[in-house]
Amino acid sequence: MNDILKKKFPSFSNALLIDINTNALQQSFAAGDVIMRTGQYIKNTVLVLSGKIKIYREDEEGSEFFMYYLQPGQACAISMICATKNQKSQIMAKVVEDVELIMVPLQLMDKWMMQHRSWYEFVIDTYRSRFEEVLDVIDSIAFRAMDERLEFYLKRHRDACDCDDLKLSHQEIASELNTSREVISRLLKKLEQRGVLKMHRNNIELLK
Amino acid sequence: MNDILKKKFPSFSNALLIDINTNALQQSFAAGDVIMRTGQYIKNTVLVLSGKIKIYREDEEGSEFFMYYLQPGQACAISMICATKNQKSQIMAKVVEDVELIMVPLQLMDKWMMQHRSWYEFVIDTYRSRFEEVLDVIDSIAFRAMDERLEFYLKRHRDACDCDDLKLSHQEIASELNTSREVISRLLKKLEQRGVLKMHRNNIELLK
DNA sequence: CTTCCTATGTGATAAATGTTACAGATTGTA
DNA sequence: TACAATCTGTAACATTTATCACATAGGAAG
Repeated sequence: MNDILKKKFPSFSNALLIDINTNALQQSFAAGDVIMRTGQYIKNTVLVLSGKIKIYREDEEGSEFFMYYLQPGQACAISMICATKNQKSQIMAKVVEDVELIMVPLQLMDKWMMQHRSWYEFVIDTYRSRFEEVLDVIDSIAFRAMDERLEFYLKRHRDACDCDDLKLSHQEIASELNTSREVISRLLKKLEQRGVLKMHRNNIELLK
Repeated sequence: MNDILKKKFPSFSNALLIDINTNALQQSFAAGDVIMRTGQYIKNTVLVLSGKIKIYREDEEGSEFFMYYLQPGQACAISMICATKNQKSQIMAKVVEDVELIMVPLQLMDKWMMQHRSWYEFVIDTYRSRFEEVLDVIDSIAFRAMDERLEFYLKRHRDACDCDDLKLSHQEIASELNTSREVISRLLKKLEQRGVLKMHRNNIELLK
């Protein structure tokens, strides 16, 4: 696993890479799997080698609010934070494209902070960028109406898949924005009229 | 400043306390002061000795969305995160009760992570608790209507002042929840009818 | 007391969003 | 082909929230 790891996490020092190779486990999950649930205890910090994961916030009735993507070269900030305190997870993680993960036991996560400068910087940078991303999410729901939130949502998905064709149904979008399908259908039509996108079945083509 | 510092940050080791005393500056601000603005560069990590600070997220039109309180014994997670990367601030901090702060230069913030176990644990714990708090804020706006959001808001203010009399005007609440005064007045009346609170001028008395 | 300022109350109305109900279109599969 | 399942479109209506207009009340200051 060393070569992929080195490629996806280029900032890691050789000593750190060796430590990961000898101590951490690699694990695979298929699209659709839920690899972390709200309320579950977190025992590992998760590094993503390949594939894609979506991170959600859940409410009591089971609604799922989309927060952000987890991609190759990234780590789950929440798992890092919770791991150090042996806390329950506050989020739900769903695999959207088959993933290969590195699972780092929580004691090592902590120990390496002192031993490996590159690990420390990676962890801090992960915290920082996720915190910022979450603040942007707050912006969108606190200050924006649903039409702008939808555009923000679509743009983030384009960034994540790095393509202009989003394989999303209206119902899926509605659930992840915690609204209803009809609202999304109406707003998408308006965006189509404005020339922002073109609708197809199970597929939204972004034009701008 | 050693005694207050020790009392408010009991987890800090003696070596760390000495380092803070010899390297960090103490600074005071009066109620009403804005000590950090969106877009400003952060040069220090802030530890609160006394007083109270409110942290807001701002939008382009100048609306201020309340996120959380900063209290004695706490540190600004955002300043820590941004400081390590010399980033611009994404938040606005307003003093609501005269404060005394310890300003820790960013290089030290970083250096101490490796040198002082108690500093490291404090920083990680600050990240964790703020991240959780921000996730709760997301819950409230993503899943809840304004009436529940208002109750959540009032409870957090009670927790922060540790008393049942909240010195808040309807306009103030409306701004911090990014809605209009009329909406808040109406919802407060409903809460009063339900026996949750009692309204006075510039003062809301929580009963439950 | 009068005047002024701020805080609050409230009705009317508009706009955004949520809900219900149903129809048609597309796809997969027996 | 026939059928079931899913996706999308849309009308009608309810609810929530935003906006406007104006009234009333309390406190501060002259």
